[in-house]
Amino acid sequence: MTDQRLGIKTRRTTLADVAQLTGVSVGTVSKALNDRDGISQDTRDAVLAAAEKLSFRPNSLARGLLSGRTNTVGLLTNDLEGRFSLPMLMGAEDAFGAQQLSVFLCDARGDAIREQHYVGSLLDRQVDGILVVADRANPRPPLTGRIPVPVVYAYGPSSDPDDVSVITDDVEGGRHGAMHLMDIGRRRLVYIGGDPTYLASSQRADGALEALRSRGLSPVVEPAFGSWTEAWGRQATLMMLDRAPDLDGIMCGSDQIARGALDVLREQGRSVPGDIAVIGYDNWRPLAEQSRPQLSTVDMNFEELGRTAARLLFRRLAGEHVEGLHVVTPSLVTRSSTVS
Amino acid sequence: MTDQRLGIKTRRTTLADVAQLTGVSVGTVSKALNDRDGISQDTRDAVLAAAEKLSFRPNSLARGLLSGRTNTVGLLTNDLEGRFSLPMLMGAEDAFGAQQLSVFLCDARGDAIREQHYVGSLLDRQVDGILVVADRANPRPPLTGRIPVPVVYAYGPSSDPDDVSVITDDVEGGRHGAMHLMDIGRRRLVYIGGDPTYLASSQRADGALEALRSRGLSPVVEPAFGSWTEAWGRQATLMMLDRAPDLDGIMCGSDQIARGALDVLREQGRSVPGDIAVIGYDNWRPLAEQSRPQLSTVDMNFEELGRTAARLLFRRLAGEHVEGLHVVTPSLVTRSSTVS
DNA sequence: CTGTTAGCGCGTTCAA
DNA sequence: TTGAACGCGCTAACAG
Repeated sequence: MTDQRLGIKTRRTTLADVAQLTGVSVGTVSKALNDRDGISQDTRDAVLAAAEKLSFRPNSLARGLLSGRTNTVGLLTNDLEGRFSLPMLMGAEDAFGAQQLSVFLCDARGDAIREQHYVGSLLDRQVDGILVVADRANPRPPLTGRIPVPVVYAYGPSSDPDDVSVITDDVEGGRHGAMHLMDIGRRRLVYIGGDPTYLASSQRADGALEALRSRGLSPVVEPAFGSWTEAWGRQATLMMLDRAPDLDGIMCGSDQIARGALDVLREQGRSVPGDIAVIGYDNWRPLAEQSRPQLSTVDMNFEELGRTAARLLFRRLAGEHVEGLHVVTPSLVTRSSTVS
Repeated sequence: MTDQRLGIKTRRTTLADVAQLTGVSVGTVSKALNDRDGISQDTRDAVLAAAEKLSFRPNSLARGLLSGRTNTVGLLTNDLEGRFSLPMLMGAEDAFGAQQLSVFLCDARGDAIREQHYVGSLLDRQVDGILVVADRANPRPPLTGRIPVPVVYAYGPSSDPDDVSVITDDVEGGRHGAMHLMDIGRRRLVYIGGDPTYLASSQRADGALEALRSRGLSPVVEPAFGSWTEAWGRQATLMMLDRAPDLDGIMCGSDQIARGALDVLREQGRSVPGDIAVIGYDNWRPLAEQSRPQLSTVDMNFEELGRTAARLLFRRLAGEHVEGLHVVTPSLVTRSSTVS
């Protein structure tokens, strides 16, 4: 495609072209190509040959106009900076892919007006359904207005419990991490959380504390919350070391925080995991795999989350009624910051 | 939208509905809504009121079928892990947004078969154009087959020079970084590059060396290439320090490499930027802003790249002929790893 | 000024 | 087994 002759508007080949070449009617061609019966083998072959020769491809606009189904969904995200929507898109594509579904991606950038605008635009384009991906686990207000297609919320659930949402279980994730540390024999644990305005922050901590309690333990220093940054991880780790010099395990609300912790520990001459084991949250590869030592962490399984959301959307598209809330369980990824 | 009554198929409101409510014909409604003339003010008002009341929105499938224009483009990427396509999408959305354009996002995952499949699917959906985003700056083979719409390649150019491509100037970026280090008085410089199979690797190094030469300098140690990882950055930095203990500046092929360098320098007791200044490449915020000290680096301006690609696509859509190769110049972001 | 008609490309009736 | 006709929702071309 080296030439740029655009004005020429090389008309796409249509059913009529195939019909003409084959010498039959468009209706017959349609039947032949769609494997409907009531067609002789001979004409079917002739049609297929002609279609092949003209490299005919059906116009899905026309098809959608007629059938009311476009095999198209909208993915409305608020997190294009981030690491949530993309694995989710991959998962959704996996689930959709087999069904020949395409995805409109719109980034609302956290702006409700923009979001509303995109919803309108998606509906104008007759999408069959909408996937809404949040940038945080906090519940969010549902899309407003009359939405004549099914909607599935992912990561951040709709605040309306009747809406269909897929979320991660942050409590379970926190529990997982704590259990792991206790399983490898750690008893003097602390928790460094992220931004306290994030629901994920408190829930992960809650899960961790609950796990400790279940084994008769409690953290040796009160959990601390700050921000999702390495700087906070460093600062909080220093503080924890100061208040509990004999601690033997640090649970972190994110991999960035854990990375800060690891750096401080190394600089303080504490061996990891020998003296102190560290666990993160996110399994954000560039960080978790590049830290020293490599970071054990909790993976929210975003692709699975995306696949689940896509499957739920399918079921709704098929007219099935589905429950409001669906949970994807995180899993533990062990690397050398907890086990050697 | 709390209910899930799907079977009911609440039919979307159409021109005919508005026409009926207003008591005029569909043609009249169409004219009124599209601001065509030949309509009395009274009927126009009545139509607008009715449309508003029924919250009518035109079906863009029907419109596209008729006009041949769908106001839709495909974004074919090979880098959804990464940090290239997303800022690019933002830029493209910015440029498109004003024109009410929507984007189909497809992730080919580096697989030519999958890519071909997606191209077909995009064309079936009658996209007006296609944006191809690579995961590396190396030239790539053009899309194959008859593509009846304009294509613009971004980041990684098409190997066919007549195709329209937007690229970053890695040579200039490398030069920028080197110039900056020399401007702050550094003379004993080394270069640590990334994966040598990436064109970006050699080009950034070339630019840096060229800048040195232009001031009568050459690196105090031969440039070294490895991978785009912190581990390589650490390893290479140790090696450089060993071979040239008195070096006073390190240029890195990526922020990850630079991050590794910073960590080693701190551990070796070298002050940054006091003893040694460090500059990265990418301006990957989570890394560059969280390192100690914060990292000066080269920003490829991906959003600008996306905007440029989108604008070029527009011009092609408008039938304009555009040159094959377009270059976006990177810019320097200074933080405290080079200036205090 | 407004209504009617034709057709965009396709799938699905019905007759033949 | 095939063809002709209709309609999906819309805009453009005419007629009135």
